[in-house]
Amino acid sequence: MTDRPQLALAEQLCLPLYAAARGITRRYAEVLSAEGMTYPQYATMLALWDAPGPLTVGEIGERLHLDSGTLTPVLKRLENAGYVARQRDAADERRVLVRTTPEGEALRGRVADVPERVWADTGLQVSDARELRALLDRLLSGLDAIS
Amino acid sequence: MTDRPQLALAEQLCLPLYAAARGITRRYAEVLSAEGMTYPQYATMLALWDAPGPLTVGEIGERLHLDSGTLTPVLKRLENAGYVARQRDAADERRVLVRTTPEGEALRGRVADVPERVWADTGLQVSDARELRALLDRLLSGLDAIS
DNA sequence: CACAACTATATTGTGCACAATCTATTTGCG
DNA sequence: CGCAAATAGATTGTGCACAATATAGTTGTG
Repeated sequence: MTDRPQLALAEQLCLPLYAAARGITRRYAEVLSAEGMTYPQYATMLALWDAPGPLTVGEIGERLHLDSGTLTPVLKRLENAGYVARQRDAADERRVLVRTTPEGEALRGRVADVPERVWADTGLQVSDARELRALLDRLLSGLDAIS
Repeated sequence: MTDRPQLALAEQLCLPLYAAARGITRRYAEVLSAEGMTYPQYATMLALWDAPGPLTVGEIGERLHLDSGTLTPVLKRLENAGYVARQRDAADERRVLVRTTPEGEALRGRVADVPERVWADTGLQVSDARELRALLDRLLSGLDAIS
């Protein structure tokens, strides 16, 4: 049997990735709980704030790698909270346009310092964060290329 | 207002981490579905296979960063599938010892090539995987140091 | 202009995650 | 010893994720 060090390494990569993502999400959730928000709800708002205009459900899903089965209930909660409004696209009735409300825009300012607070707590160096970001982008590209 | 590039970077790190972890978990789940397993169930088996003897629920939780609220139902499904056995520790009746069954040990061989298949598909270089692992470990250490 | 194929979103069902709480044990400590 | 504090695990309730399916709307082709 040949030695395959890359196999042992691969074995050990999925668990840290899984644990790190949940750990960061948990930290965000702790800070966001002051606004009664969850991390996926916050991520959805980030996608909307980042866009110049309204997005369809599918466009939000592309940006977050989530499908309608996940997004529909998240968007309903954001709508109930008053942060977004949903309406069918008149030009194509299959689509639903999601836009931020004035309350949603006001929220943006109240949570502007959340990422800084979370990442400062982790003690991760900016150079490490940059490197981590580059590696994750490479991994995501590889994953997207599969299907 | 001062420029703070590290803030913009931090903003952009949580989403790739979140998406990459779910993307890899989804790929594992696709491959593991042949055995009727989910990723958390597989991760739990990895922890047990890696240990020299039985583990308590809490010891599995330390290794995977999960609590009993998540692990108890996962362990029940693994027990129903015949892969693990649970028994109260006679020396301390608060604890539950979890051990692999012969079927659980047989499973180990059947899923031995799963990580290699998943990671090969991503096209990630071994050197990148090693670097990613190191950065995730640093992040996890930072997270553990908070609470 | 039918109408089949396609597309966008919603619904359903299963299985995590995790906070909060509960119960049963065990362990100090006076 | 006796009992409060601590510990281990289970339970409960909410909110994702995601596969599979359903439904409504659109488009290309003959």
